[in-house]
Amino acid sequence: MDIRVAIFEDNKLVRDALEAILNGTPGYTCCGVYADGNSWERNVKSCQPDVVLMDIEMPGLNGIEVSQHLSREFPDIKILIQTVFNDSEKIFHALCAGASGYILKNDPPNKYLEAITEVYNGGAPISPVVAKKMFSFFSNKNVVLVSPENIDYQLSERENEILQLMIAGNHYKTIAEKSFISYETVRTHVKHIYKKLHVASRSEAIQKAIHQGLH
Amino acid sequence: MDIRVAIFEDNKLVRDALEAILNGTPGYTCCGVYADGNSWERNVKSCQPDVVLMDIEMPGLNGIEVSQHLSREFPDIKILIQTVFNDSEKIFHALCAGASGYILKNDPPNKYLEAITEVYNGGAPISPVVAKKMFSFFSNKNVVLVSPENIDYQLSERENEILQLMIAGNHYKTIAEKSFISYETVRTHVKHIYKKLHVASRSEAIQKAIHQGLH
DNA sequence: TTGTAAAATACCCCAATGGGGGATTGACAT
DNA sequence: ATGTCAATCCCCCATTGGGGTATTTTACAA
Repeated sequence: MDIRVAIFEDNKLVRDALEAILNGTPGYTCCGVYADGNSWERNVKSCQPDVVLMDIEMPGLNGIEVSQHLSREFPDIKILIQTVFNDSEKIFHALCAGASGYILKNDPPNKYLEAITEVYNGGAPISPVVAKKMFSFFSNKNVVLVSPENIDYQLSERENEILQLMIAGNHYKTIAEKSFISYETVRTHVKHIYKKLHVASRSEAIQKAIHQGLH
Repeated sequence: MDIRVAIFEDNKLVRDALEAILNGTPGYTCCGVYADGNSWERNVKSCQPDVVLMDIEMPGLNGIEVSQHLSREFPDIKILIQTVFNDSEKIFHALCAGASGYILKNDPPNKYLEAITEVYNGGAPISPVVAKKMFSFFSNKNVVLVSPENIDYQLSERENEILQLMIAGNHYKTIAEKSFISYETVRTHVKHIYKKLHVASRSEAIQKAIHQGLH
């Protein structure tokens, strides 16, 4: 059974070359070639790949955005990022977008095929230079992990409204006016919000709310 | 010229085995063996390693903490993390602590030697299983990068003292007593700190200070 | 040496915030 | 019917933050 590979790549030369290599090698089938990520969902549904070879630099929806959607909608499809840019920041974003592996376009065709097989088998191929970038990217940097899962703080509807107004920077008095309730009621809601979010100040609440996507 | 390797490892059996392997292989010298990270600075200064083989699980100062200090104080020394735990969270923290490579204790001795040579030469060796963990750890997670660079906020000495006391949770009144200055002076300092940090509240200042390592 | 700039000290006023309490009303469920 | 909970409102009080102004000390440069 061949490994079905879909290619997202804006450069026609590279695209055609990859397609030729895949279809010319036993064990691999190129089931789709796309120049951009705009119709990724339809394309992926029609070609049913096991592995997606994803270029980062694409017009319209870029490779990272497509990877994000793809890994959420089709978690079984492995994503192999390939790019000429070995920019640490991009590598990092690709990581977060759900990439399973990362190779550079400089890598020779046999590396491509190896990497495709490796991700297909659940591995995480990574070019040495990318690994190096990854280590140096995180090295002695301050990185904060925010909300591995989406926590539900059980805020009531009203509390959520108030929180949004707080995030928007309104004072209690303004919030009161906009919500047609008294200043004291606003304060009561805020107290409840703080208790539910386990915070003790406006700025903490806002940060928590924003990072956890309560906005 | 041999690669000088220091070993931090709490398990005596593993420690001795590693030392024997290193000293028994041409090209490598084990210049120090330590059961914990408590005197890391003195130890590292005296043995002058090129590469530190660091265990994560150690009594007292753990491998991640030692790596943090080590990579700040001696940025030229490469850190090769080795652990039996392939816990994603730990891998991530090791990354941030300045590790240059990551191998598992299951790996055979020749992998160890290869990895040591690789980090020594500026590479980033990583066991396939660790690479896999890294990818899956970041996959579809919400990660926030805080302060890619180390900004110098130009706080004065006094301002830094006050900031530390604020981080410790003291009220202005308490800070005033501890610093032998008046309540109002504390407030003046705090105002200056906020301006320099570009924040507008205690909690924001604390978060910024902590994330940027001003503590 | 003399200015000048920055840091440290101190005080004032006032608005906004946070934490504690208590209270009422209505809806909805057990 | 009883209890719980959301939503509403009020009081008290300490702490915080922002806007000033002002004096002294220190450090550095002209």
